[in-house]
Amino acid sequence: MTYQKSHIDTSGVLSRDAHKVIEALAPRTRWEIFEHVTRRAYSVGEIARLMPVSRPAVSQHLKILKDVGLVQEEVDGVRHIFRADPRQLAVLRRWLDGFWDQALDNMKHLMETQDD
Amino acid sequence: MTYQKSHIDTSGVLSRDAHKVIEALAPRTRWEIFEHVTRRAYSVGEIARLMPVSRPAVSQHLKILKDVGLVQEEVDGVRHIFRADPRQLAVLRRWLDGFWDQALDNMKHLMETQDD
DNA sequence: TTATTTGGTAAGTATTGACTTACCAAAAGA
DNA sequence: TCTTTTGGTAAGTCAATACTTACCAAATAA
Repeated sequence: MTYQKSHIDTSGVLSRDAHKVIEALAPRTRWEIFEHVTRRAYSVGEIARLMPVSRPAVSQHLKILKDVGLVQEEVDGVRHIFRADPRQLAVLRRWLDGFWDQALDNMKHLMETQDD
Repeated sequence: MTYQKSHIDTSGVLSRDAHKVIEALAPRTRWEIFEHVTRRAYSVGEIARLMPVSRPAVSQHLKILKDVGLVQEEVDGVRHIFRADPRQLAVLRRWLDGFWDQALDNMKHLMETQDD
């Protein structure tokens, strides 16, 4: 333990990784694609047929989701099957957990000022 | 209990709220502003002096963060003090929690396919 | 082999939105 | 009172990016 006080990795790797996840999920259609892929495995065309966007758009979004590790691809012949990978979401959760410690003082203040 | 199977609120209010939070945190400077405000309470000018953006930009970002409930404002004379409100982050956490249940099947499949 | 399904990639467009400067208002200090 | 500090708002600009269509390649079906 070389660190002085904080055992929390603010402004560090965790924060950057968490932000990458958030950036990837921000556009609405990408968010919806991710929600679909969370429920079950889908091919690209299947998702495109469920949504009001073109197949290339879906393909591009899935590539981005895959790049940040939110989604995993399995090639089965010509069909490319995508499913959600919850492990990157765990990064987001760890970031949130670390946050509560940091934000305790503020929270206390908010609770005093106005309840609910 | 009128629902058939899912006690989880997918595609519902929770998902929409969680997405709003994510949209608000996606731009990098807004993310950094939020991180500052998490550590302690700041006035608008203080934050602007810490960052390579103008004061109006900071003000606009804080307005958005306030609109989604991520930040709370306290007016003290001419100074407007902002601090993080962790309660909206709790929404994000609840969404994540609900997610794990949904994603269990995928996760199992991923674990079988490749152990990390 | 030829046709069909599937999907990634390129290129171009158009819209969103993050930023700037300019301005105004209100509170505090001289 | 006049000046200074503080910050919200308006308007305009510019860059990022989410879309489209067109094209091509690979695998399956006929």
